[in-house]
Amino acid sequence: MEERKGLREHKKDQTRKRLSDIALDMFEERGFDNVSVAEIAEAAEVSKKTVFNYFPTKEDIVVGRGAHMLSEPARLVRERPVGTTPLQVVHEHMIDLIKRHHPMTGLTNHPIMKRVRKLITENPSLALRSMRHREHAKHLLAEALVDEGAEEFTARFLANTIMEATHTVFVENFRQMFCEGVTFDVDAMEKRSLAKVHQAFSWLEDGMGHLMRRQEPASASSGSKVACG
Amino acid sequence: MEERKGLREHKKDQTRKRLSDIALDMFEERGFDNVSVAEIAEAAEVSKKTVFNYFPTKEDIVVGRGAHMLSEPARLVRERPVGTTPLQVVHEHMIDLIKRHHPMTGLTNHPIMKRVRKLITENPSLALRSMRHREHAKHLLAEALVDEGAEEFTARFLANTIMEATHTVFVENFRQMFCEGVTFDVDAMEKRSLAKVHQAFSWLEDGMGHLMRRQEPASASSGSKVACG
DNA sequence: CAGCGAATTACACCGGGTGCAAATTTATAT
DNA sequence: ATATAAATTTGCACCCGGTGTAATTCGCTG
Repeated sequence: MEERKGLREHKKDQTRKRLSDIALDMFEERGFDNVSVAEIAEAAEVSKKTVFNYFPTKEDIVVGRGAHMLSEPARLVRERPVGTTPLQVVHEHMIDLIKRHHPMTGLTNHPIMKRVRKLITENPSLALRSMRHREHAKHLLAEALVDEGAEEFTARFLANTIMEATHTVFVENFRQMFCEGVTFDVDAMEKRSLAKVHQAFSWLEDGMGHLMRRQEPASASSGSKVACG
Repeated sequence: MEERKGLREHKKDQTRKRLSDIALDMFEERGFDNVSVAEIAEAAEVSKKTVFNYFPTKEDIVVGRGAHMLSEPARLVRERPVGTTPLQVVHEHMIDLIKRHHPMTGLTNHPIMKRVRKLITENPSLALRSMRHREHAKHLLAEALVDEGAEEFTARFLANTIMEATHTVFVENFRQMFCEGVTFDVDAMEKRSLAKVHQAFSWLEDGMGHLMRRQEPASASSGSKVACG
């Protein structure tokens, strides 16, 4: 039920990708703000409504790619093995992404990802939309942490710090890749990334790691929450 | 040259406030999304263009109030006395705000601030705009920290954490104030706020305070920055 | 092939925001 | 006081992102 796509859904994926590709080309050539959705629709031989049928906003045509990765930390925290702390599993997740040179880490010379990043860094509304998605991810992670027994303030602090720190590292990787082009030293960057992420998680572990040491995940014994209103 | 406002600027301030007040009333009554800028202009007996002359966006009619406070940390870091660390002066700044029950801390029953917060928390686009301003403040603070000799990653980490942690504390105060109304325990909240902020700064101090201990501020001996591109 | 539901389309519409040039107001110099 | 320059306000037309609706087409299933 997962494998067979059906002609319909297959075509949808195809159209989605086509729209995104065409739009990306146009944005690069003329700038994000100087290309209207109507023009994209015209170029793709599709109605304007259809574009908004695939993407909730114009920005999401660019930013929507790979937004699903942002919800991984929250999921991992919820489904983590017994005996592990949230910080551990998220940390390991990040290490894994970095070591595998996942596109989002900025360690791989993924051409489309480079183009997307370039657009995002250069355009305020794209940057804003990107930030919004990240903020949503923080919210999900904080929720997961609270459900796992963390106190509200601590949860937000952790979620925010984790997401922001890793994001900073990844963006820095992209920045360096732009500069040094295809001949940049991946190994050095990987090491550096691992170090930075380790640093961030160490700060969190040292400062507040003890707050999150639990044995049984998902046992709903949350702290005292004042349900006011 | 600062005291005397001149008839012109005085009237501008007046109009600005009038617009903001009228809009606030309308937003509260009918909801932010259900009031158009044209209607606000009509109610204020002013042209729509004039409204946008005073406020860059519709959201800023609400959020713009007190946005200047957000740039304080960056300024304080830059102008801090010799022998003090950035973390110290920002921490003290926050302590000061809390002890003085500054409106932005959510510890004072400032009616307008309450109304504004309520609107912001209830409306996504207002929340987003608010976040954007906060993000700008982070950027300013990080810049200041870098100029004071901090390494880039550390600077962003500090700036982000400081702004986000304090914001979380303040919003929590507002939340409690909404619940318990005018009879909420200010002293307890003040204590709790101080504790939370202290906690956040302690985490930062313990983890990375040593990275920022310098004697002479503003002596431009910044680290090695690769100017690529 | 018939017919159902999902997707696409055209079209009208709303509201935020801008550019422009004219009109009005305020400050200033004589 | 009056002319002049500078700053605001205004009306207007316009662009663009995004939505609601109703009709139409398309893919699937029996």
